[in-house]
Amino acid sequence: MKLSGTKVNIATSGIFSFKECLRFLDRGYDDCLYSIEGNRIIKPLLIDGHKTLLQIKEGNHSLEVAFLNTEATEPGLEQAEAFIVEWFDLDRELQPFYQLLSEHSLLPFMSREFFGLRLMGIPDLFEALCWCIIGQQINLAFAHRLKRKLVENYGTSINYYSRPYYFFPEPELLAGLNVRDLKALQFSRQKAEYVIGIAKEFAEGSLSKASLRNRVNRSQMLKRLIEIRGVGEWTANYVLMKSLKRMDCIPYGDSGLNNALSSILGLDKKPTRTEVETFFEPFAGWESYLVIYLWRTLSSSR
DNA sequence: TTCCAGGCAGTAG
DNA sequence: CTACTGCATGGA
Repeated sequence: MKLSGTKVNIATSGIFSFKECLRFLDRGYDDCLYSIEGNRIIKPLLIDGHKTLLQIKEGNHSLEVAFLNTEATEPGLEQAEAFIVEWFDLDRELQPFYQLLSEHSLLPFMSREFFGLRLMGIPDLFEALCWCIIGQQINLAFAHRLKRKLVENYGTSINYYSRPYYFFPEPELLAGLNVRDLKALQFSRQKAEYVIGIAKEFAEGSLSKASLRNRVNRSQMLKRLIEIRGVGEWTANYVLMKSLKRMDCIPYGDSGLNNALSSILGLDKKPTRTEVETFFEPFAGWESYLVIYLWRTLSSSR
């Protein structure tokens, strides 16, 4: 890491494409928790409780990160770097995964067409869980609209050039809401109950990223997550993949995953669970990345 | 009109 | 154990 004023450069060695990552972030859903302006990303991030706006641009085999709205301290820059490394999964060496793609009968196209795509994470576990609840069983466009309403009503924000940038709401705040507050935002009664219940667990300290990470293996982590009302197998796997960056997760039942597999395998209906398991078998230890690359086949330009 | 979206819990048999 | 149902909304 190089420090210079309010900037930091993060090296991106190996299989990495800023364009592919940017393309994922800007795939047409109007996310309210970051903004894409040309070739740069603007991401609000709380650093030691301080509202910070990060600007991320592509550098020379690196990401150039700048603080837009505030003076950067050295610990602040280190926290910003840690967040971005996690967000873009920069510590991962993808060569073994690309080797598996190249050995597969149907998938070598992925390493060419999606070269450098990373598993873009959701480092905040509370945000990841809420996002899953919101996204369950509705189309993604509507899910993004619901998330925006939640964030704009209950999150804090910071203004920069007279435009607001939002932070995801704190669990302590959402824990105090009534179901009708969220129903007013077009949440279903169940989704409102689930989000408030999860917020309470975080607010009380009975659930945290650290406590989940302390579990000895994947099945213990899944077990803890599925105890939560509103969290099933799909959500638990999605969260382990996107927030804890586990590499061995398959969100069974995911409609996008089913559609991608049906298309690639030429099935006329959705694959059975056994068919999914069989397809993923050669990718042991890289299941999460295969999921990301299968989802990538669903978006327009190939 | 009906069906289905990046599911899940509750209930009945 | 499996099968079925309601949930909110909107686009196909």
